[in-house]
Amino acid sequence: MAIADKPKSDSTRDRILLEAGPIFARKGFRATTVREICDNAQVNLASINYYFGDKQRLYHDTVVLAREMRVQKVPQPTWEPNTPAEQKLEGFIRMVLNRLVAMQSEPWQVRLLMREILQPTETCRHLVEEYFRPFFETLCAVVDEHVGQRLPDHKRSQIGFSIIGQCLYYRFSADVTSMMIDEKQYADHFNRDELAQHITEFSLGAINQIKQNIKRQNELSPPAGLSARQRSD
Amino acid sequence: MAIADKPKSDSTRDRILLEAGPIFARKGFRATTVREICDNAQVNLASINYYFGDKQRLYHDTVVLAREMRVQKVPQPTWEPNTPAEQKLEGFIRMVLNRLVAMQSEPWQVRLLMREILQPTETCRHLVEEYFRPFFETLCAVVDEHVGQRLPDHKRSQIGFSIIGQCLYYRFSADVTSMMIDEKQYADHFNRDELAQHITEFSLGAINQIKQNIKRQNELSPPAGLSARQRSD
DNA sequence: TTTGTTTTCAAACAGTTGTTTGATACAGTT
DNA sequence: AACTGTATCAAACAACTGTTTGAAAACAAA
Repeated sequence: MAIADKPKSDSTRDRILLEAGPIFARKGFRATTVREICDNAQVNLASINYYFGDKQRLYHDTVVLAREMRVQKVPQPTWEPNTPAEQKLEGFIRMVLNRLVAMQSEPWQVRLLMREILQPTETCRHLVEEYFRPFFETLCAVVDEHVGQRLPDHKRSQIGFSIIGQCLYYRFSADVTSMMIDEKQYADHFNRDELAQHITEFSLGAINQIKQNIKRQNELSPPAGLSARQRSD
Repeated sequence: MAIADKPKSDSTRDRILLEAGPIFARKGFRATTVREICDNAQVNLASINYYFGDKQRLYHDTVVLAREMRVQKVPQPTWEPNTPAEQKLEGFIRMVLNRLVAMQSEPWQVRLLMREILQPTETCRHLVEEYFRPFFETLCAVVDEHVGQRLPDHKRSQIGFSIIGQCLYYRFSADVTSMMIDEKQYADHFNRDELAQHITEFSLGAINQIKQNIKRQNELSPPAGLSARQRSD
């Protein structure tokens, strides 16, 4: 709440920050030159070092800013006390697609955060704790609710990652995907709404199946048995 | 078949190629310097331009080599005539995890191909046609078989991407994932075998559900109707 | 050997990079 | 007026980049 709603873009410092973000996002840290940033922001070449110390510190600050802007733009959904779990799941998936994937529009903040996921710098540890973990925990809670019982931690996480993975695919592999699918099909059926619907249907089916498998397993083996799994090799 | 089984690593050209691959994979095209490659390969600085023309061409050749080595290392599975679809799906998922994800070991070829997926260069179009498309078509055929009927193209693809997405997640987000999960849990439950099992279970459940949804939809609306989908907004 | 071709090498080239410098302008305060 | 801390600027710096050059070396065929 201490964060200013929007950086005043008239100050030199903020002008640099807001110009650097999109360029870092597009070209990466290494390929971005301080000269390009300064030209676009119409500030002197020395300004970056004056305000941020060095290029690396500027990069860090743009990543932090990107996260703040993203959270503010797409907040976590809140639910009425007795919203059905199905609806919660769809709401969550929709948020992931909006916040992290952001098809079509693809703002610079999203691309920048993606870069950190792929090649974590020091900044990433900060992101994991402040951003991804609470995010993921919310999802897992929805899964718990849907399964009706608390699964073992690893199973819970595996399901969570299966859901997140389906969403993130469309960020990471966007280019390859559009090369593989007919252009019209891509525009018609791979938009946010239809994908949210598909991923929800897919995941709900999967979770139901897992629920049944657990029940069947419990019926076969004594419920006291901790791990009655038979290896297949 | 015209490809030599393994580049003879004693020739200068091949020594460069095999040293450049891992460095490009680790640091990316831009951050890799020709001097570093030449030092490691113990060849003269001018050799890269002599054999490859320029740095870009060398990069292209390493990507092509990476694909060839990867396909050779993990070939597509072949199945007996009447293998059950479940088993085919698990086999396919296992191949994806082995060929494209390659947990733990993470050879340089995999990282290099990942880079091309994320930021396609000219080389990527070649990869899509020679590598990803046949790959994906195999998967979709297995899905068809499991559903028992040919789904509409877009639905088929969506399911395919849901499966691939679950697998690729563990390549793209490996670092973040290991930051989020307890170290021991990660080692115990997020290995190739257990993940293959989980993703198969998850996806089979999902496909079954989708199959049922289609059946129910067909019972409600006349089967002659081509697209009797009702919009929800 | 001689001749011709391929390969290797040290050195230099021309361009770009992040960063520093020292001067200058501009407030606000005493 | 003089002083003070902040902000801006053009210029230069030093290091690093991919590529080229021209000569030496190695090799093969005559």
